Order: sequence, then C-alpha cells, then structure tokens
Amino acid sequence: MEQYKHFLQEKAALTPEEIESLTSSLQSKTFRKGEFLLHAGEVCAYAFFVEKGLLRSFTIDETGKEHIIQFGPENWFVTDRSSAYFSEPSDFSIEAIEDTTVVLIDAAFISRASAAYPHFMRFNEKALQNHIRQLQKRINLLLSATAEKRYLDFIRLYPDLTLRVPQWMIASYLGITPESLSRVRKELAKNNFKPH
Amino acid sequence: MEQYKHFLQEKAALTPEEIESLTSSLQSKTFRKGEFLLHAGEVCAYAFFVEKGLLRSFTIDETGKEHIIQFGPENWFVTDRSSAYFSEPSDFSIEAIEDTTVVLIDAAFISRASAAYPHFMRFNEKALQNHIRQLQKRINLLLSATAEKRYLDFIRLYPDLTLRVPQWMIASYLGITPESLSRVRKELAKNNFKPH
DNA sequence: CTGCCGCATTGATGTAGGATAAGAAATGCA
DNA sequence: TGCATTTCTTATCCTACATCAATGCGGCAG
Repeated sequence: MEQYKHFLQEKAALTPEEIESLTSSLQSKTFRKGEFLLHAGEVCAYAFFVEKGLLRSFTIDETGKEHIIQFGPENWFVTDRSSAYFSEPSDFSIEAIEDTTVVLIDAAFISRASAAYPHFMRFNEKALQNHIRQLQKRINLLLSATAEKRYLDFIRLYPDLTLRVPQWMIASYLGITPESLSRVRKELAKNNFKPH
Repeated sequence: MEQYKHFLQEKAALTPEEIESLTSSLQSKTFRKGEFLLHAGEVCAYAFFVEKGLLRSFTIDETGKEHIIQFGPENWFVTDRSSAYFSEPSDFSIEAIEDTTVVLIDAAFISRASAAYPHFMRFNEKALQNHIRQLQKRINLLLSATAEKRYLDFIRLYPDLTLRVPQWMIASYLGITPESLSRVRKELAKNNFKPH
C-alpha cells in the first residue's frame, strides 16, 4: 500500500490524513509469477495498482497469437477500462510476469473518492487523459514506424523493462516476431548501439 | 446546432430546457472543403462537434507522410484531447474534407456543464471511456490484422464513409499505400465481395 | 472542346519482416 | 548437480506490402 499512498500524495495532492481515510478500505493482494489477475471473458472488476512486481495485459487473436497491450511495473495501473466501466466481458487477460503485489481499486472506490475529494477527481481525469495520449502515441508509431524505430522507442520509454521482460514479450508488444526482434538487436549491435 | 442539441438529448439525458440554457453560449462555424480547423503545432482549443459535413484529423511524420487518425462525419467529435487538456501544441492537423459546419466546444463549456448537470458529467466521462475503447480496438487491429481485414473492418464500421472519402485517405487511415488498397479491393471484387 | 490535375488502377521489382527449422544459451527444477 | 524446458539466435526461404513508373479517366477551368 505504501507505493500507492505515496503516488496519491504526489499526483493527487492529497494530505496524509485524507489518504489514510481513503485507503483504509482498500485491499492489497499478492500474485505469484504466472498467476492470472484477469482471464479474457471475465468482467474486469478492478484497476490494479502495482506496488511491487510486474504485470502484463494481453489479448489472444483468432490464430492463437498473443498481443501484449501493456506492461505494468511499479506505480502503474493495469486494467481493462472498457470492461470495468461498461461491465462487459474483457478481451484482455492480465498476468503476473514476476511475483507481484497490487492494490485492488474498484469502481465504487473511485466514485467515493471523487465525490469526497475534488483533487482526486481531477487526478482521476488526468489519468484518463494521459491514457488516451499514450494510446494515441502508440497508434502513431504502429502506423508510421519500422520495427527498429518502435524498439528504440520502447527502450527509451521503458529502459528498465528491457531487462525484466523476456524478449518475446517485447516483440509481442511491438507487433513483431521474436526472430525479427533478434535481428533488429543484432543490427543495432553491429552499429555499436549500447542500450545500457 | 440542431444536431448537437439532439445528440445531448439522446446521450446525456438532458431536458430541452437544460439543453437550451447550456448551448446558448456556444458558437458554430462553417468551414469550406480543404480549410484547416487546426494546424499541427497549435494548441487545440476546441472539440469540434460535426453538425454537417466531414472532417479528418491527421499527423505528418518525419518523411512527410500523412497518417489519418480519425474521420469525423455528422455527430462525431473531432479534437486532440491531449493538446486541449494539457494545453500543449498538437501533433495533429484537422481539415474539412467537405464543406462542414461544426459546434465549437471549449474546456470552459465542459466544466461549466459538468458542474451544473451531473448527467452531463457522466455523459462526458462516458465519451472519454468510449474513446479509449476505440483506440484500444484500433491498436489491436494494427497489431494483429492484415490490410484486408483492416479494410473489411473499416467498411463494416463506416459504410457511408467508404463512399464519401477518397481511397487514398482510407489507405492512410489503415496504414497502407493507396496502391495496396487498390489491390486489396481488386482481390475482394474477384471473390465477389459486395460492399453495398 | 481541350488541356490539366488529382485520383485510381496496374505492372514490375524491391524489401521488411514472417514462417519454419535447428542449434545454442539460459533458466528452472528434481 | 544434471536434465528439461524455455528463451534467444541464426540461417533459409517466403509473403505481404512498399516503391516506382506508366496508363487511364473523370472533373473542371479556360
């Protein structure tokens, strides 16, 4: 819970007292590596705030291939907003890539907190807007950039993930095969590119 | 303004009186085919609600290629939310594909309306959530579907646009070249596919 | 009517990345 | 520790789509 409290203090500009009173009702839960927090087809009841560990959300297409939507390291939210908001079955699955502790945030919490604290409401809306910005950016990349550029963008944005996530998952996030990613990396290495 | 009022009544469940009082402060404006409502680099001050006509929003990459983000026919909103919300210069341009009449909706209007009418606030949030759902869906398509599937999805979703929009713009939306789209269509025609 | 321009089509050729297969390296686990 | 499984790499071939270039053709300004 500590990370989440800290996060609220930073981003939502709430006082420690407000935070205590708000979060007293929240549960946290730990999942082992490989466990699922959400299976495709279920309604996503929570937003998961990652205290420690690493999640991924992904879809599976008709041909059985996985496509990673998002990684969730510490201090990130992972959820399927559409499913949670509209109470529809989710297309996503959410899985722990490492042993992961999350705070469970449900819709009732959000509305209670928004009603009680205008700061929280604004914080929440800002998170939505940020999410849109991210999605938009990703669409742009998928429309315009080569595999190599997308990979470079990825390691620029998530340098630590490059080390924590197996490459086939990064490939899946980028929309290419692991073999292609391997080639891209080889090419980059040849031109003496140093990721770290 | 009529379309917008109708839209509010349908989607936001406001009474005609509430709608009148709300919209009295709104301006509408008409743009000629080819005119720009927003140039990349400017801050996007409005959400444009399309009363009549057709808009497109698009980016231009480093190599000078356009990538269409969204089409906006009647009853759609076109804007760059990130730019509008964070008051940052936009990456998008917005252009009228046909002579187009829009209602100009600025941030002040949204907050006034949200404060005055809880229904409006919920309507607005729902629009945001819907937007996220759309973006997510598009990312999924770009990650997993071939040009043909993406095109089929497009005409299923926007059958009327297929007739109003030049094909090179559809190609740009799909992330392929006009030549490729032409070949996809040829292939579909051969297998006796009838769009309408 | 005519010449031009933007758009769509078609063909020839190039290329990024996919599919497949196999081996090497890393990791987990008994 | 050693065996098995997963992950990463490498090589070969293949395919979807891009690029380049030429042709056609409908609108429309003069």
